[in-house]
Amino acid sequence: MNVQSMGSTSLFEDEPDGTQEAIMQATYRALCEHGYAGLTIQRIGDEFPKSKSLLYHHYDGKDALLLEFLSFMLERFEATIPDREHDDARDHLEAILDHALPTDLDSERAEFRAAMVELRAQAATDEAYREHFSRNDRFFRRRLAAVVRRGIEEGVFRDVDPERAAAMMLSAIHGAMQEEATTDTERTAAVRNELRAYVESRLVAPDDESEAIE
Amino acid sequence: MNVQSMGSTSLFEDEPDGTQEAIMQATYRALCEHGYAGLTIQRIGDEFPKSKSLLYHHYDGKDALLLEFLSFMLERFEATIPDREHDDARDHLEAILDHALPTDLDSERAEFRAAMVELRAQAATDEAYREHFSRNDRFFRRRLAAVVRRGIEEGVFRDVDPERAAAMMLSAIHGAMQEEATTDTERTAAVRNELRAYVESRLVAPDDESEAIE
DNA sequence: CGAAGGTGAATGAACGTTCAATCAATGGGA
DNA sequence: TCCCATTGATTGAACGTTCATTCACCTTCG
Repeated sequence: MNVQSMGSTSLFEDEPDGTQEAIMQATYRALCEHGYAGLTIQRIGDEFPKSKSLLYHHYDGKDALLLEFLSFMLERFEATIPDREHDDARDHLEAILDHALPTDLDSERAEFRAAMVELRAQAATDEAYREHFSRNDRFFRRRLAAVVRRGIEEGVFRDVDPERAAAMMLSAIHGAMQEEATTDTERTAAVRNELRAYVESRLVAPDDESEAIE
Repeated sequence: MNVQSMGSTSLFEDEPDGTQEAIMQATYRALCEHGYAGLTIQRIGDEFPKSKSLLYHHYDGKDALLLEFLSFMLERFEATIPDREHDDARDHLEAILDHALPTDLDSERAEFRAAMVELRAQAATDEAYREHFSRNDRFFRRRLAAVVRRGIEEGVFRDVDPERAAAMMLSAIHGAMQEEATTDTERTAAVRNELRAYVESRLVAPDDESEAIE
């Protein structure tokens, strides 16, 4: 799903200060190594300098811990979406797309992305997870729509429905990430390119005159 | 993911003849009711007229059973993709998109679709699952690409890269299904509409003259 | 002293799997 | 035709493992 590419090399500093953050980091590592399916308290404990029972001192249980971890990651993702530093709405949009769907991932990040796909799948049956992902999607979709709307106002984009264009792009991003995580073939680059072409042909207004669609 | 909308009311006849098929049906039901996360041999046994130990007589174990179920469903999906009955490549494409992303699902099918998203997520760590989904995606993507190619040859579509257009559409479909399964908001219809607009503005050739892109 | 941080061992439930034992159908030989 | 051996279907009751969680106990520091 959404979260990736936020820190520099790793998502965490090598020396986490608080115990809280050390637990988040341990969870992150365990998730990368074993995936959600293989994620146990034991495994998180293994990545954690202190003992595994200490986890229960800080969190009510596995569910609560994972929920906190999810919150932590989603907030981090939302906080790092490119914002405002671009003159042109089109550049801004491209930057956001690159942020959400980076094409060159080191293996750690690829593993984490796969783990996030697994994590998101839990939302199918877990109400709390669903709320988090709903909120995160809404947030990101609105950001996309805002940029499209700005592009329209500035005359660089056609007069499309910003909400719908945003929905389409977000779905393509989610789909590409899911495919990347669950199939052998590399799909991200292809989708990223076609997404670029989509922006080009559906969003970008012709040089001469902006022509309304729909 | 991909599988849905194949039978008439339910995916199975009410009276399955063989034990094999009865087990597939029981698995289907258990999956709809409890999701992949809550799927146990016990639960499958509960939906099955015979005893739970009988499952081990027919399959080597849970993994083997689920793998067989996955095969069964994916084949079923592939066999029901609309084919050839349309004169126009554009109609054909729309029919395929409707088949893969139906906008009106009864609750049973919606549950099953959610379960398939969970199932697919397992492919992130399970090699055998990954192979199945890789194959299924490739099959469906080629079908899409073939229709696009046909449209180009017939002059109804622009001269785009068929593979890339297919990749984009497939990702959007996967993303929409994933979002539908993992968030509260209804997203399928919006994506389906924007997918239609994508076909319109990126694929369909202008009336007068077909103009090359890219 | 007392509270917070921290530990290792123990507990108990859930779950996949095994197994010895029946039952049903089949078929061949006397 | 009758008998019985064979085989596959079927069952209920265990078994063993994995895993989250708890608990009694220790340490440190204000």
